[in-house]
Parts: sequence; structure tokens; C-alpha cells
Amino acid sequence: MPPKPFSSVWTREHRGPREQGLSRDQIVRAALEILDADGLDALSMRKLGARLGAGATSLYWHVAHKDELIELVMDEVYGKVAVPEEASWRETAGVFAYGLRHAILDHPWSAGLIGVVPALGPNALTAADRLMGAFVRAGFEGIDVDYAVTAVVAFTLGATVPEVAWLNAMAASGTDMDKLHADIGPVVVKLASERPHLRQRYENYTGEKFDPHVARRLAFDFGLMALLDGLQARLPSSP
Amino acid sequence: MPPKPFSSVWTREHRGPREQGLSRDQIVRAALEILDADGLDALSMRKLGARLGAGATSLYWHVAHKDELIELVMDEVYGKVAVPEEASWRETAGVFAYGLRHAILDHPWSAGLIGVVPALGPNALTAADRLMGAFVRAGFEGIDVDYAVTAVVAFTLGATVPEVAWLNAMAASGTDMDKLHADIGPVVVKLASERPHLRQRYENYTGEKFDPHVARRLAFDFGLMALLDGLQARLPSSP
DNA sequence: ATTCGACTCGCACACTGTACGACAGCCTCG
DNA sequence: CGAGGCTGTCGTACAGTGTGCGAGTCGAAT
Repeated sequence: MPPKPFSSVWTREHRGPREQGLSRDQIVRAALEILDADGLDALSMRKLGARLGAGATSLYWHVAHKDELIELVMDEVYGKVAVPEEASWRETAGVFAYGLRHAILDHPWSAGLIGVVPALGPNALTAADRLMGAFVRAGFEGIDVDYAVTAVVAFTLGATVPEVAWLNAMAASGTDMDKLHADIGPVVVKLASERPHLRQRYENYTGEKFDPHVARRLAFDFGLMALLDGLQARLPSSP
Repeated sequence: MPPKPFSSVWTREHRGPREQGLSRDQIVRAALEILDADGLDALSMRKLGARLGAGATSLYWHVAHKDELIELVMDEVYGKVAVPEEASWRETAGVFAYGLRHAILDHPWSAGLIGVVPALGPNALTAADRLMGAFVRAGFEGIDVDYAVTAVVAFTLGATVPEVAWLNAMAASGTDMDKLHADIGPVVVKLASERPHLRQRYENYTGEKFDPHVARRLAFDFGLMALLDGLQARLPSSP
């Protein structure tokens, strides 16, 4: 069987909203409610239809398949990240990175989706465009602009997704950091003899005055600032 | 209902292999074959059982549920990344990053899993431990060691996962970069007027002598080197 | 010989995405 | 006015999913 050509919600065009019956916006809003309330696994076409007082298959008029729906809700997530248009490049990059991080933290179900489903929606594109603009104004030239924004996005995603994944796992199991350590502890200790540095790390984490939330923020900031410093040194105007 | 405590394959202990019948290793190997051949969606317990000449539910004696199986195969992926034990910290970090990148590229089905399922397996842990060791030897102190390895891992994941996701999408649709641009092009052009920098980027990508493979490698290298430079500047011994 | 543990497996259940065809209401054209 | 066609909804059905349960097999230890 010959494979279908590449397709995305954004590459098909779609009529504007009608005044009666379901609309794409309603569907996306309802989907977001389900996702935010009960997570990714709770989103099924039947439940979504039921919430809208409609049959499950009615949704398929407005959306080709579930994947398209996912693309749509993901663009709503990207819509949550604000990118200033006139700040310095470092501030713009920082605001973008923290904005993306918070968008994902606010919608934890997006962790497993966020670099995996194509991000071609208007919100994703404008965010990317503005970030590029900041790097252009900073003085990056040619392909380096691409490289720089890719790097910032990559770090932000790579730092946030695993973080949220842990939070998700802990939420699902109803455990907090302490109980988690109680569960994991024995295994870690058993393996520690061959892995001295990991053991050290583990001890850092079990200290009394250790707050995982601020620790994560600090780690994020540390890496982000290091990356931005490294990028800054690559500016043509840099010594 | 009270939520279950946190659990992972690695937090339960498990008997070694028996000489007859199925074993965990066999199951994991067969699962990897299916995954590498046909991707994540092709892995079902029934198909896996069939490939082993066993009933689907027989697998559940060796593995608590499918998620555990996923954890096991993911650790095989981590096993593919080699981390030198005596090189300089920059070389160690570079080898790790490229190794992880290639491990994911070689097993594209892992893209949607890689920062999302807990990585507590022996291979993941030793890789992390060795990377930490390199940073310790480099002179990082205290919690900065954590921050630095987190940053390197984050960048690598965040850069590679979306890259592989695109490759997956293109493979599934049977299109190469050119056909993809033919499909996407019109939409991009329509949106370009409001997004000047994105338009510029798009034009960079459609040039004649543009090879997406080397471009991605260059982008990866650029970001990684920038990050390592930024980390180096944070060494206590740095001016 | 019997009892026990380690395993395997068929069946069944609840649920998933979605193809299909029937149906309704409205708009336009003859 | 009537006849289609377009837009939109929905019930049914199908092929699949992960997995709980209980019955069954087989080798070893008592």
C-alpha cells in the first residue's frame, strides 16, 4: 500500500465556524478541559463527545482523526507562551524558555507530546518567529540564527519534559518526594556501590532542607544561563 | 480508591533466568526486534507472544504490565550509549551526547518515550554515573555537578527527540524532504507575511545545496559546543 | 504418591479509534 | 412549489488493545 502524503491539520484548510452545532473551537476547549482535569489517557473520542452532548463520531466531521485534535490542543499550549517583541535577546530567550516551561508544567499531559507531534500551528509559529527575530536583532547571521533558536528550544524541552514526567508519575501514584525515596531508596542503595557519583547525588537530594521545586528551577536556570552565555560568545560582535 | 505506590520494574526484584520456557531476556529481545522493524504501534502483547510462539498472557508472568516491558527495552537503548571513563570532561560529555543521539536515531520508536518513562535501569544509571564522574573530575562542586549533567542530558534529548519525530513522520508518510516541502510549502507561504523570520528560515532550507542530515548534525554540534562553553565558564577554576 | 511452586494459556471484559451508511435540516435552483 | 444537494449528526459495527481470572501442565521436593 502506498503511504499517504504528509498531512497535518494545518496543511488542510478548514471552513470557519458555523453558528449552530459543534465547532472546532468548542471541541478543542472541551478536550483541553478533559486533559487538564484527568490527563492524556482520559481523553477519548467518546468521552469528549459525551461532554459536548454529542455522539462520538460527530467529532469526525470537524477533525479528520484524533491526531489532528491533538495537534490542535497542542497549539493551545504553545499559545500560552508569550514572547516579547522588543526586549534584549537574552531577555527574550529567557522569557520564552520560562514561558514554555510553565506552559508544559501547567498542562502536564503535554509532556509526552511536546516534541513529538508536529508543531505547525499559528501559535507555535509566531512564538518561533519572534524568538528568531530576537536572535537576528542580537546580531546572529545566516544559519546561526537557526542553530541558536534550536538550541534554546532543545534545552527547554529536554529539561522540562522529564521533570513533568516525574511529576506525573508521582501524581499518578499519589506519592510525594519523600514516599518516593522510601520506595526507591533500597534499590538505589543496592546499586550505589558500583556507582559512587550517583550515590553522592542521591545524598544531595535527601538532605533535610532540600526543596525539589526550587532545586528544579535552579537547575533549569543554571543550564539556561550557561547555554545563553555560550551563544553570546558566538555572536559575530563578540571578542 | 487509594493510588498505588510508585513502582517500576527496577524497584521490584526478579528471579534470574530459568533454563526452559520464556525468559525476560528473550521477551525483551523479541520486543526490540518488533520495535526496530515496525515501530512503537506495532508492539502489542499478542504480536509479541506470537513471535515467541507463546500466548499473549504468558508474558504477564515475566512482566507485570506493558509499561514494565517498555522500561526494559528503554534500558537497552541506554545500553547503546558508551561513556568513556578516563577522557577529559569535554570529550566525555561530547561522546555521551553523540552516543545518546545516535542511540535514539537508531531506535526511532524511542523518541516519544525517552524522557517520559522512568530511566532507572542499570544501563541508564551507569551512563549517568560516568557522566557525573567526568564533571566531578572537571572540578564542578556540590550541586553544580547535578546541574551540569542535567543540562547536557536536557539539551541532547531536546535536540534529538524532535529531530527523530520528524524523521518518523516522514518515514510514515513515505515522503522525503522535498515532497514534504511540496506539501507544506503553500501553507508556509500563506503564513509567511506575518512571520518574516520564519520565512527567511524556510528559504534557507529550500536551497539547492542543502542537506538536512548534515544540517541537523551541525545544529546539534553548535548548540552542544555553546552549552559546554557556558558550563566551562562556570568551573570554579575558571577566571 | 502427593503436594507445591513455577509457568502457560484460553477466555472474557471493558475500551479504544474510526469507516460506513442512514438520516435530518437548510439553501439554492428549476 | 418541489427537487435535489450540502452540512452536519449519529448508531452500529469492526478490528484491535491491555490485562484479570481461573484452569491446566509439568518438574522437583517431601
